[in-house]
Amino acid sequence: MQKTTLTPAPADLHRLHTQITHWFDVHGRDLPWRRPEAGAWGVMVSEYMLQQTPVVRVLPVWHEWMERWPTPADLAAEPSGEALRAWGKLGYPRRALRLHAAAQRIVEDHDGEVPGSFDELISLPGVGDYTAAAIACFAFGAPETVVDTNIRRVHARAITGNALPEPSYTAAEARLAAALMPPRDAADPRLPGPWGEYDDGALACRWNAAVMELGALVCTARNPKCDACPVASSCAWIEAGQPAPHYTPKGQPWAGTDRQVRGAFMAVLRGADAPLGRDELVAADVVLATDAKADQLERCLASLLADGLAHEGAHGISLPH
DNA sequence: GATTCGTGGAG
DNA sequence: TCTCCAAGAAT
Repeated sequence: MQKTTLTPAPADLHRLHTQITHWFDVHGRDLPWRRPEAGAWGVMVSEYMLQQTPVVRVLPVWHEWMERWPTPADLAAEPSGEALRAWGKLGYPRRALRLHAAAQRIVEDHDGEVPGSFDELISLPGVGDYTAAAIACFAFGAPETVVDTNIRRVHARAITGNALPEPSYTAAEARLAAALMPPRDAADPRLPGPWGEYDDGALACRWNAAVMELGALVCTARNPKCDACPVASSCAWIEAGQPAPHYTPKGQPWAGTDRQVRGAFMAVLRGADAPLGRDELVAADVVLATDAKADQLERCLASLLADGLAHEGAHGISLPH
């Protein structure tokens, strides 16, 4: 039994599209991976880096990667440890490992070209529903429904009337996002914008990017800038009196966690130009600063080796080859 | 479905 | 200072 999805009437939906996409044309950021010269590989690299990581932190690293590895084959030819080192402090270094593995798969299975279909993309390591839809849409113009945390928040407020989306992505949200997509045969197929003209097939991509950008710049999680919002006059959350979220977000503990200790180990390995003994590794300042006991240090080191984020050879531990 | 997985800036 | 959280994916 599927519940009916609450969606605006066609006229209201059209107004919503017009308001948000126009706002995007005026206020959207000129991010390098949105330029045509970025190519599918540039889009793909950006999507991996942007998973749970702010744009401002991704920008310099993305430029380094695109200069050093302009194609999937260029990255695939390097040891995975080079990808990890170049990943720097973006966080979640397994993303670098997965991107490296995906590049190798692209060389082996796709003749070195980033595949353009959702099904091919989602089969790559590190690509889930969001990333597959985003690459297919932003790099190839496929009319996929893209749903990220920004888009979920905009929908929760503007349409549903809640301060924040539920912690877990629901089927109702997916139906809503699909229902909000612009019609495939829109009457106004070519609209001028700062990045060129959008043809009919790119309407969906423009919509996806626009809603995402609205969530990132205006409809933010904390202190939303409703005064600058193009759809404030019809926002269900504002109409409801901007009620507070009805759940308390769970904190992300950090001090003393394995994540902190693993991160400290990885920072040492990134900076080392030769393998290190376990004693050297544990004695490093950043590791000592975690104040971790011997059992936790051992457990974290073992997990890094098991994850392929580190490699132990005859001369010690280093980034993988 | 709940957990785990880095990092650092903003308020 | 401390809490929140930022274009998620895999298990």
